[in-house]
Amino acid sequence: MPKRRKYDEVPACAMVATLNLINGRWKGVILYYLLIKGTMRFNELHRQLPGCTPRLLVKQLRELEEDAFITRTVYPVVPPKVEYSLTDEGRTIGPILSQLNDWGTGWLERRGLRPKAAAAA
Amino acid sequence: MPKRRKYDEVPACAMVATLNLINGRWKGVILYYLLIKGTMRFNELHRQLPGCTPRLLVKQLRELEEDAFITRTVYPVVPPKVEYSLTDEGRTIGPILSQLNDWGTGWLERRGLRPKAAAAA
DNA sequence: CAGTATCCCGATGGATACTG
DNA sequence: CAGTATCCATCGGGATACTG
Repeated sequence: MPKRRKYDEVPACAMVATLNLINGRWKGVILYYLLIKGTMRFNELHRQLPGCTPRLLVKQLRELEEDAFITRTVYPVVPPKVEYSLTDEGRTIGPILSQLNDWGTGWLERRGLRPKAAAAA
Repeated sequence: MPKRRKYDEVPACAMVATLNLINGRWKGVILYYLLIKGTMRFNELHRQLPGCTPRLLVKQLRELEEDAFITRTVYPVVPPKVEYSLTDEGRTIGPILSQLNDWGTGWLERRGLRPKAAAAA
């Protein structure tokens, strides 16, 4: 497993390591979609993420794959078909995402802000 | 409240917003220490974070303060004395940090890795 | 369809030194 | 003690265009 992200080499603690794993502009949302939809193709996922360029989407997916959160299945057909889905490992992080979302919702409210699009419930 | 960090303006969802709040090389650990020690002075905190420069520590503390996680109390004495402690708001995130840490510990074990320094329990 | 290839920018954070 | 001041390297990520 290569060193790819900033503080992977020497995680100060498991908590920091975990934060590093799900950092990334779209990772949380990607995991969320795979969690509720089960399996999605590349462009299907892409359509859910307005503003995300293919380049970045690929990158985030590859990182999630390296970290064993998701699997990438390539079907040898024309046109290409690639499916992404959560691993069992990936599913274990579901509760954390929910908790982050719940806490954040409360925080935004307490600060008089409002979540723009409720991508995760 | 000024726009300071990358995705504050339009959080895709509360979950992403929350992640952005506790992103930062040392924020998780800072919160953890304040959580268990209650109140700490600048250098006292600094000593717990080998590798963290004063410059960066100040920055992270200021951000945490802006986000209402901590308070900064300056005592008008010589030599200077400044204390940092969690707000009630800050304390509400404690359970999340624990959960991130617990999950991360399991993840590191399952991947055959080992947390370097167990900064958070 | 599922990506690559380039180019580019701003934010984050490290190193080092200095100060009221 | 609790910071500032500078300078600098890196990285995440955006824009745009192209392809097997």
